[in-house]
Amino acid sequence: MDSPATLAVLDRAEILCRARGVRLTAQRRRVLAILCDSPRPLGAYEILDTMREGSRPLAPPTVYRALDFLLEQGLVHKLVSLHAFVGCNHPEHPHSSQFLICNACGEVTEIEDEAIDRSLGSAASVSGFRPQRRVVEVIGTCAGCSQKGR
Amino acid sequence: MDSPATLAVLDRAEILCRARGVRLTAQRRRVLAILCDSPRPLGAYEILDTMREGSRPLAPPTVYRALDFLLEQGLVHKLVSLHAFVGCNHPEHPHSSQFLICNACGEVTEIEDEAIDRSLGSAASVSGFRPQRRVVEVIGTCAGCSQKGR
DNA sequence: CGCGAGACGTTATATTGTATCCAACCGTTC
DNA sequence: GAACGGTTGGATACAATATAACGTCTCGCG
Repeated sequence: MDSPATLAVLDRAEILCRARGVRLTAQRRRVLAILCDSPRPLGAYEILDTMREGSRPLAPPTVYRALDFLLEQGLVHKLVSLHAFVGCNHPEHPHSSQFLICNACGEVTEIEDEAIDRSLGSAASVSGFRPQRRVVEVIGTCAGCSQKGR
Repeated sequence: MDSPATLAVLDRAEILCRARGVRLTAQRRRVLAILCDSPRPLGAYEILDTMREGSRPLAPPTVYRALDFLLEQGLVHKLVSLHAFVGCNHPEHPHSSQFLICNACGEVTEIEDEAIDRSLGSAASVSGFRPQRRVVEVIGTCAGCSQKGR
């Protein structure tokens, strides 16, 4: 386990946390590694099952605490429409992401589209609304799956 | 209960369902009425509690089934980030809505912004992605609450 | 009326997420 | 190095959200 790509993410995460004065502990690192290794989003209990393999039993709060930390640090994202989590591609800068979720293959693509951000922002400001967090999840079929399905 | 506005929604829902050849049964009507009467989104179990008042006991599936129907017909929307439901303002035409959710007062505003729709659509089509359902929820503070908070 | 599909009641259970309390660890200070 | 204080983690229990499964009833239709 822990592909080269995952190791790279872990290294960057380590550096980020150090710079921010927070601790990327073993548990948190493990959760992040599991998420990065997975080709698709994982539920908290799937992460839990993975962590339990060959190790002693763990309880849900352990995973949720690690996830809370990683979410705060922007190292992972939560997909509310799936009740699942994914590692973040580019945690270096804070960002509000958008997700394309394929309901055929389960793949999730994180995009960061200026135009969406801008239109959301201006739609909100019309009503005097001050956005804090944005949830943008588009469910559909990815390019690959919509070709197959035809 | 059942304000004039709610009654109007119920009437329109009745007409819509009749036109579509589906049945707006008593349970479904009741759930829709409860949602329309509420100034803020309600969880399934809050709806359940309301329905139980002064009546015989009901079980969760009853509410979830009614909600599934109403969602299919576009008469209510689900706010995934709140695990809650709201009545729809304009069920006449199918639409993908966006929501502004105030985390101070709990109020939710449904907006229907062309620009957001367009930018989402074009961002998806760049990757060859075919959207089916869109989840757009902006959490923040509404105009009223951000004034008070200052 | 009698039939069939859809709707509903009921029980049980799955899934996701938290509260709480205490023990272990870690870095700091003396 | 020992005492201390804050963060982290373990463990138990539980809350909140949602669904499976199955039998019964009802409604609209022929």
